[in-house]
Amino acid sequence: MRAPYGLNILDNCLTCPVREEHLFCNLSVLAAQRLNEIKSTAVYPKGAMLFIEGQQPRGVFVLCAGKAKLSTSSREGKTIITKLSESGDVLGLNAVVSNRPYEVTAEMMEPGQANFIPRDSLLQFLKDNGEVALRVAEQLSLNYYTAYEEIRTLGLSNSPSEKFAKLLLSWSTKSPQTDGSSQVKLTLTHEEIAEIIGTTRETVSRLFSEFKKKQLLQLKGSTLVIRNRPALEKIVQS
Amino acid sequence: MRAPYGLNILDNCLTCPVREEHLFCNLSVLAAQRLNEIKSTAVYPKGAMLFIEGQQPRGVFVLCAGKAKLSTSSREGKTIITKLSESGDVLGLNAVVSNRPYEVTAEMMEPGQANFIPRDSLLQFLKDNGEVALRVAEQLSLNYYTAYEEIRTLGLSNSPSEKFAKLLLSWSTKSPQTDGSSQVKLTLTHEEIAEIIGTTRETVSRLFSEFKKKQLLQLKGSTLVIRNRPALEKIVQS
DNA sequence: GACTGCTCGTGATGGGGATCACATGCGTAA
DNA sequence: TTACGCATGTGATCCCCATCACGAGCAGTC
Repeated sequence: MRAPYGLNILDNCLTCPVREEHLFCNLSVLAAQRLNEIKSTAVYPKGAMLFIEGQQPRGVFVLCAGKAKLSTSSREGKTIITKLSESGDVLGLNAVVSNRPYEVTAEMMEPGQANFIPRDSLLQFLKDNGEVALRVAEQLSLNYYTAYEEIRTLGLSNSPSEKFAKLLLSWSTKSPQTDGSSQVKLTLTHEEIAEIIGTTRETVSRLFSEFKKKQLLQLKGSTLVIRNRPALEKIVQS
Repeated sequence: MRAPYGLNILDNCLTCPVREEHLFCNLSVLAAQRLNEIKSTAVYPKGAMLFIEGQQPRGVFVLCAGKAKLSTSSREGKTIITKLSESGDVLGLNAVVSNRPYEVTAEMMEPGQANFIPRDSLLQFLKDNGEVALRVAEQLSLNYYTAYEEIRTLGLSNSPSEKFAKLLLSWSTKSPQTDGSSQVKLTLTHEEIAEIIGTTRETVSRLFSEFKKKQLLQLKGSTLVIRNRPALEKIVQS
């Protein structure tokens, strides 16, 4: 459980078990203090939009609790989800650093909490703290690689089954079990899964049936059991 | 014509008309001198690989003359071209900064010349020259936005016609004419165009026929004339 | 000239998945 | 309870495009 540690990253970072991953953790006392001054915390209900694609960047949001989905839409309403964010993630960083409009929409998938840092204050803070600026650059680079992976998935693997298998594997690696299977709490609707892999709800529904029949996965209530990783990997590289 | 100015960016930058775009131009005399020391220039034939996807990052290449294509491939041989680079572009920057394998393959599309800067030297240079490091961060951010645009194209516009129209428009904006039409020298094969928009050579061939019939474009030898921008824009947003 | 390699046009075919349609299940509110 | 909204299963249909196949055009090269 990471959420409790994330409730206030600025205060809890010293005890945070994954602080290496966190952009604003493990700072000098002075920097942490300054960061505390310029941030403001707010609570958001499910469905709240932290920011919307195309808006001028007001600042970054550091997710403390709850999950958020990042998505982008075409004019006709087709939507793709590009990332699912969890507590500790920093949202809106690219837009703020480059002073371009937010490239995605960030929507809370469940009630949660986030720290907001206004653009101007953050930039000033980064100028004053070179070490943090460097970490920001690394984070930007990381974001780039994530985006590139998305390009590979969308551009190189054509069939929905392949993308679905890829998605399952990415979930599976987060919770490895001793016997090779793994369990994931399934919080997404078929519609949302469809938006992640770029297909339709109906196809996702059929994929679930098909994979169940092939013993690749199993559903226990809302818990997804991934049974056969090797078979999934075979589908991905096929 | 940008190529002549790019023949040696380090010597010619002071006279370069587009130096704002160039990462290593317009430097202090001292920095330029240092850069000159750590770089090495080489000439490459058509088809030469500057680096290959998956290799450890040796350094960056600053393209001086010639064009290069950046591509990524799946195991089964399907390839997508993610960017066409021209003189002045810096290739391999992300990999070098983040010390991850090159995420793309860079191949010369015509004979050309490039300056190579080894990873270690570049990083040291960046540490010594904060101003340049900042520009690198901006460039990384820019790369990210380009990648994101690619994601939107691949994920949101489904039909090949739509992506083809989008590609034509992106070419068209580079050479606007007074009457709304525009001319572009077509240096790509249908195969390569197919790899850019993620379809097959045959489909590209048929798209050309179709668009010709609809008076959207015209071919005069190897010169592509784009006749009807509004119609293309309509296809894109359809 | 002939040969080779590459690009380009285009017909025929088949399948995969988008789309439409409707039924079912399931939790919540009145 | 009934009613409603939302997520889900699944059949039927259809069309777009990948794939295969083959021929034509067009350099180069010996």
